[in-house]
Amino acid sequence: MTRASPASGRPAARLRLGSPAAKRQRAAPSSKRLAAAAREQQILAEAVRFFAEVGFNGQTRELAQRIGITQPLLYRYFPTKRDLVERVFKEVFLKRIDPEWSKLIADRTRPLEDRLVEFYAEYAQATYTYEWIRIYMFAALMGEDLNRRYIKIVEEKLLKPICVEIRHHCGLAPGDAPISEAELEHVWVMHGGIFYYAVRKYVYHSRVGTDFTAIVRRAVTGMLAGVAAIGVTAPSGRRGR
Amino acid sequence: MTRASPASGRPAARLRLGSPAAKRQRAAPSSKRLAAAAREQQILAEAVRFFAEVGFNGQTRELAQRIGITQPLLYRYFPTKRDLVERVFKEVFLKRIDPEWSKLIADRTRPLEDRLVEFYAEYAQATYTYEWIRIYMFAALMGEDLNRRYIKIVEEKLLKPICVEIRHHCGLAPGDAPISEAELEHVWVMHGGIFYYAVRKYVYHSRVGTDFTAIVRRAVTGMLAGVAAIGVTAPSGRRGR
DNA sequence: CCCACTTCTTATCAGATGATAAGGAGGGCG
DNA sequence: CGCCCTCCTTATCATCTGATAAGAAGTGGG
Repeated sequence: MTRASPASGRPAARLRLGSPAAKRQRAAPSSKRLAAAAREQQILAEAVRFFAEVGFNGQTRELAQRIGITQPLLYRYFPTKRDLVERVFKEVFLKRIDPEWSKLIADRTRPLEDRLVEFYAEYAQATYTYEWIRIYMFAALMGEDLNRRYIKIVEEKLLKPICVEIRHHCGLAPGDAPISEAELEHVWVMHGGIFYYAVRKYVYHSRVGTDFTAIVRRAVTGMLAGVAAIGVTAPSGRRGR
Repeated sequence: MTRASPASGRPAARLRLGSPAAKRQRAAPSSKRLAAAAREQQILAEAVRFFAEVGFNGQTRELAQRIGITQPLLYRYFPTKRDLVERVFKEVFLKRIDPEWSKLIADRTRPLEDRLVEFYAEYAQATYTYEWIRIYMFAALMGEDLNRRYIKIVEEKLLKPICVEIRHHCGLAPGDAPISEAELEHVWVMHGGIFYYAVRKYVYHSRVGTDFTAIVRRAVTGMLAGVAAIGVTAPSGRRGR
């Protein structure tokens, strides 16, 4: 009695839909028979939520159940599970770095601190969500290349521009010298510290501070003060130790 | 032809051990017949490495192959896979917070900056390893309770003591007022920023700065300067925004 | 009302995977 | 030397799980 016995199968799967009891999952009643495009979007949207929650080892049957469809229907829209997963990646990661952010960072008509605080407010709104953070971490642990590419973009389009502004902020000539490792790492610590707020919230499910803007402001202030106090521009690798 | 055909099975599995070719995995030749305790330790050690690498959905057969033993032998030492996983958790997380660290943090005969730099050097040595960081993140994403407990300990034994030292450092009376959310979050940003260095290194496999001590020193300096510049002690929740 | 097209379900497969049972093999002790 | 205890392997199970095939069911045009 390994597989389900052929004819005696479960008693009317569809009855369960109408029955008031016996719906363990939030299986949306889901108006049957959607247009193809709509169904595809529905699957994708729920897949993002599902994989964010349980990871990419989550099973297609459970995903289908959540959507309120049968598991084989997934394969009508996505040839393989891997295809679906990749669409999820794109859905999440292709929220590309907004070019407006680079402009905001470089807008020297405003104090750098204000720019950075506003930038992080917007950046957080775009990426510090349950789905984004968790999919990001799952993908990273899987060794997905998308992560490394994303990191590179963050460095080039956000962190290095911030370093440039810091030089300006400190009264240094913009200089053509490339951003040093020390400068970049200093900004990474701030960036990572702010990111880690989201990790604590969505990955650890830990209680976190309520006033995110205030946290960011202190982090930015500290970072700028640190630069002023220690000076990271000089490529003198040796400092402590 | 579903399962392997009974008698015609794979041609001499043991021959593969001796054969120079056809050993895809680093299957240690592994002197056969270890004492029970030794074998258990060997399995546990390799399990830590294995699960850190591929996550806890990694398969028992592959783990066994890496050790150079057969898969059923695992079950002689660990009744279920879950048991093995839990032992791995303990192996990793029971590297408890060293009480010496709290002492180090509170040693007011030395400048706070030096204490914190030294603390992070030691803390990093204990926990910023490939295995620890990845197992920690995998466990967190799985929703393991161990994480939350660990976070709590970090807050109580490390971060809050740091907050107390910061008050002292700023010339404030130690006060009996509990550490405010703002104070704690400010330290969390530094702590998270430093932790994130390890995440970039071991989870993202990203290139990171070489001089960790220097990075920590700048982060600490910035954090302290930030406190001085903005003052986090007052429970005035509204700051920016 | 019925045909044709699209959407969705039922039944099922084949390989993967955690786990178990039964017996072989090394090696020390009487 | 052979018994026996412990360690380890082979063979196999039962279930899970990604994927496919065949046909049922809804829907709109003529």
